[in-house]
Amino acid sequence: MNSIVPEQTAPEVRTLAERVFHELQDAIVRGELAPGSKITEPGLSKTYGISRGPLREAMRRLEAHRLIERVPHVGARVVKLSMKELLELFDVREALESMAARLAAEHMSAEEIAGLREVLALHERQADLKSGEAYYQREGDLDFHYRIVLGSHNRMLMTMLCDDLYYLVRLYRTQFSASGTRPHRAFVEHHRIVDAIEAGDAELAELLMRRHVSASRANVVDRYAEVLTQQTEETT
Amino acid sequence: MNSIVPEQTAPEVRTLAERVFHELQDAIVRGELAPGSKITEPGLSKTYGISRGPLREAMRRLEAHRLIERVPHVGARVVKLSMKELLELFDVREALESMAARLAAEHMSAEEIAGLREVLALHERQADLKSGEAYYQREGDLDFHYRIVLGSHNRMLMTMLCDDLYYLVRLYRTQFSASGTRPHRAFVEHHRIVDAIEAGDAELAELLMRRHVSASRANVVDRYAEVLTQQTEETT
DNA sequence: CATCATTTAATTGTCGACAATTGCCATGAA
DNA sequence: TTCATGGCAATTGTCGACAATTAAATGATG
Repeated sequence: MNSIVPEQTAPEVRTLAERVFHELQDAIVRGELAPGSKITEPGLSKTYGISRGPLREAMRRLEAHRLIERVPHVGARVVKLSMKELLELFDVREALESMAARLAAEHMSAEEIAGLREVLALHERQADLKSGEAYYQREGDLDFHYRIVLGSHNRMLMTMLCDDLYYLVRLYRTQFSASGTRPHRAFVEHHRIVDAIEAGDAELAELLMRRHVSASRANVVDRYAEVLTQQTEETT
Repeated sequence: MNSIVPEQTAPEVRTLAERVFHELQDAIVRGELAPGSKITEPGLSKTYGISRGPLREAMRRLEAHRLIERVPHVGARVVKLSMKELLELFDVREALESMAARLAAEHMSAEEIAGLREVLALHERQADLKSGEAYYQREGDLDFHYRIVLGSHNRMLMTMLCDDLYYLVRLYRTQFSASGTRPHRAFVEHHRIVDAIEAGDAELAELLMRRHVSASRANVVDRYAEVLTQQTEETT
């Protein structure tokens, strides 16, 4: 977790519930708790060595962040997005992140823009090493998007994207990650977005970010289609 | 609460925490619990006749819906948006609702569109009575926006807008409600949006909704400026 | 008189136990 | 064999009590 983003939200581990919440959040995003798997209160209570009180509070927060789903009197399961829901997520991202790019072009400071350039430079170095692809597709790409959202200077946007949606994005990033020429094209798109932001061209930044997220969504659809055809070939 | 929208979320009062959550939600939106006022667990516990356990769960849900703000070891207060935050809310609405309008133009069924027309017809009748202004500005307008969001057939959008943002909107609707020629213009805008949706023109629907929310935001800014000038005149 | 430290009261965080509801499994009948 | 029914175990919902932390009240001191 040596992310470039400078601790966008202080861990605030002042309470047991907070600590367990973050631990569970990590466990889910890392895939240790498989999507769709059932989680029980007594089980986690013993695992983390705390009583059910703060544990329930942690679970309630996970539910609010859409990482688990609870049904009264039944139990909780780790979220498992269908392809339809995953595409819904991209639509929401497209709406919010294009707005973020627009606001970023209007409000980002010179220092923040310089930070963005650094992220791009790091991506380029990683790409040169070839091994960077894995990094790029996983955490590196999100660093870029994080910076844009932070640059919007809109707290509500920041909360929605960074605290809610991005955890879901990270959870499903590995499954349908970019491939082929997509990483390179995405890299070029990132550059153009930064250019637009630096030029203060809000409308262009918004348009480019919209296309960028849309292309990312299309890539997921393609990859999904590949998986489906492979499966049908196997059965024949 | 005789809203036109057909119970978008089943009350689900199967548990104490759920019931108290909805009661508190109503109390806050109605203004019975003033924005910024502190709420204490023992106090509410006695008021609603339940123990602190389910009450804390209800409060945690209110926090997730951004209706209260909690600080560890300190307490909780009813949310009080600054003007900056209120405008941030409008930016997020503009992004999400324009996307909703676009998706609605693509996915809405004939029945759903007919329902939208009914809402507009009701608004017109209310406007004729003159007394309708108050209604229009308060709940009636949201009915329209609710329908569009539901028409997007995007569950994630529906959750974000209907379950989270719209409660905040209702909370601050009374304070900076539309005035002058704004209600009539808004009515016209609603009509054009429905026309675009019915024509299946996604791009136009998106653009019109974006302008509509933006105009609504501008109206709030104007009203706020009026209040400020009034205050300065009073002090001189 | 103002300021700072100490005490004190109130509130929040945590815990373990009990009650209510659910899902499973075995038993029996069609 | 299949389906319905009843009981049983496990899990969730709720409660009251205790510990930890904070904010306020009190008093001491420069």
